[in-house]
Amino acid sequence: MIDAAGLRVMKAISDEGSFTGAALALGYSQPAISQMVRRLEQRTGTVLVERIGRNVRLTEAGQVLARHAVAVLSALDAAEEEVAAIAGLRAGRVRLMAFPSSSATLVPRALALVKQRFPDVQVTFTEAEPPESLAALKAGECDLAVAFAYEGTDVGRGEEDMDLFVTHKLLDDEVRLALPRAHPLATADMVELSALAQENWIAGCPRCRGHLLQMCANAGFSPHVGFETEDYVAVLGLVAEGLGVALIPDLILRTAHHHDVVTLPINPASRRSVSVVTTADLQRVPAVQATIDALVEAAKAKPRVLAST
Amino acid sequence: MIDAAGLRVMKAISDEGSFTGAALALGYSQPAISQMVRRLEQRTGTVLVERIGRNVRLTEAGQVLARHAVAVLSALDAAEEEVAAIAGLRAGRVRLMAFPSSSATLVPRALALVKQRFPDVQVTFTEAEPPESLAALKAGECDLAVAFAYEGTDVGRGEEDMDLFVTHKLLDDEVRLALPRAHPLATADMVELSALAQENWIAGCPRCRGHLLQMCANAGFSPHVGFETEDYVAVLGLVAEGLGVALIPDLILRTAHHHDVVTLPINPASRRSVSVVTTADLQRVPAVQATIDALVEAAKAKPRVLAST
DNA sequence: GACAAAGCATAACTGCTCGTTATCCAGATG
DNA sequence: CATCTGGATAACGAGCAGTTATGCTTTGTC
Repeated sequence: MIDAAGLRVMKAISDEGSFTGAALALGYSQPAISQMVRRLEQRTGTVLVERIGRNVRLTEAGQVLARHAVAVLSALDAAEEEVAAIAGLRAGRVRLMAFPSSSATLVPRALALVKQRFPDVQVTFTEAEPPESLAALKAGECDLAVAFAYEGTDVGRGEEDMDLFVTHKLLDDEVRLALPRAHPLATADMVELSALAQENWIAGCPRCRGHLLQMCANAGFSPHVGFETEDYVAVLGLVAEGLGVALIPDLILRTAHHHDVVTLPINPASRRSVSVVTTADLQRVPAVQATIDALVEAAKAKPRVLAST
Repeated sequence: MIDAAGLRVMKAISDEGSFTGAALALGYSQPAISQMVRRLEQRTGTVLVERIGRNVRLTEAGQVLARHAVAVLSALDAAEEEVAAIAGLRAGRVRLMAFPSSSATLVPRALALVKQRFPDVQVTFTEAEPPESLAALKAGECDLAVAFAYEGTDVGRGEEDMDLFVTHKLLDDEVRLALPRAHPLATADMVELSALAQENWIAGCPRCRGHLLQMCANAGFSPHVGFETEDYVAVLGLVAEGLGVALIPDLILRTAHHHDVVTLPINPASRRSVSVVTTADLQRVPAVQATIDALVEAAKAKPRVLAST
């Protein structure tokens, strides 16, 4: 019934004291104000201005509108400003989910980049393995998921949802073999996976375990899995004690070493691809895009420094 | 840039969780919501909703708008309600000016009528003689003026402004002659003005004085004016003491008597016309119209009860 | 007192915004 | 696989909100 434009006009008339003045102040023509007031008057069924001689004066009802205009317009401005702040990266919140081994260096570095460039953008961060993070993304519980997929498979589990999601590849993460330093193969340059058929294996997260089984099957054997843990530090510890061997993504080895563990390339080579995933809609949100950019840069800025030996 | 309708839509989407729900709640069609959101998005340059599968979810910016919508819309509603209250006579203030002798009975009775009918309409009241009250009306310092004009002249002083003002006649007020009870003519039924050429005269307010001089001139003499006072109670006192005779409007005699004063019709008869004056604009204000009605009724309800002896 | 200036109202016109209906497409559901 | 629900799109129509041009009244001035 009554709109913000009308209130703005009433306030301008109240401030300027004339239609012409209000028109000037608002950048309208004088007749525009004239008929605006008339419309308002017939909408509210009330006289809003007295035409007195050649100038005008607000009636009580008109003054009421002019008075309320301040409240309405300032609330409107506040809303507009807040949205503009989000659009202009002067505000905004990005909810990021990433799998544990990415949170060691890649994610912190990206977060630092965002914070440096847009101090007022808040990136919140939760650890989650790819299946959950993608589910959360789909459920709207996060805006960005850093996920990985072993070679051959896509990032979206299996092949579904690949049209729903938008992915940006961050880096390739080589999977290496972790051996106790005392192991006979520890001095080799590269190890054939098939040579490890008799070893005791230590498996990581469920998907990594699946990948291990897959690779071994391709190599013609079924591994003995003696331990399972999602904690790669624990894996290194187990390997160091000679309790088994393990496949460990290089990304983890960049931060977690163990003196008694040697890591080597394996054949056939295996890598996992690390990507950041979002939706087409969310990607158009400036803060989300900025975070993606930061992640891409953080991944590039860190050329693969091998952490073997 | 951003309007109340847009906020209303965003809030409805937030509340209902879907475009269709919002459309239903607001009485729009579903496509209306769809393109409304699109318009808002390209105006703000921001993504406001995520299209996720077959339903939607607000982005951070969208939630910001939905949140602010409450403030804006409630302020708007408050303004609308307040104007509606004025239009519906559930509020409003009328500034009335009336000349002193009308404030004795006519105005109080009218005010009581208004208060009885519309308890929330506030009528403020100031005493003022017609020239000032009309000036105040023109200057916007009052909404309603109760004024009088002696027979022959219009209410608006002279003839000017008669198109600016709107007048409603309230009553005719006969001007009577006040004599000391001991005066030789005190027992007559009616007195010829010309028979009073030698009397000492007591004049009232400036305009009344002017009228007295005019009448006497018409009757062929120039009165000796011994006293002037705007206080008619004082006039009666002076007359009672035999210090002179006076012309007194009947309206005053209804409330102010004096035991030693006799009032009689004079010839040629003289009356003044009492009217309520406002502007065309103000007359369309409900509270003003209601007060006019009350004044008219108060004047009618009081048939001329002569207060002579 | 006539004339110029200032200010509001009105008229006629235009463009675009905002709503409609009809239709299509995708995701959820049994 | 069929169906249903929900959103997007297209096409269209009405009405509103602006514009310019003009007239009228009031006011101030020579």
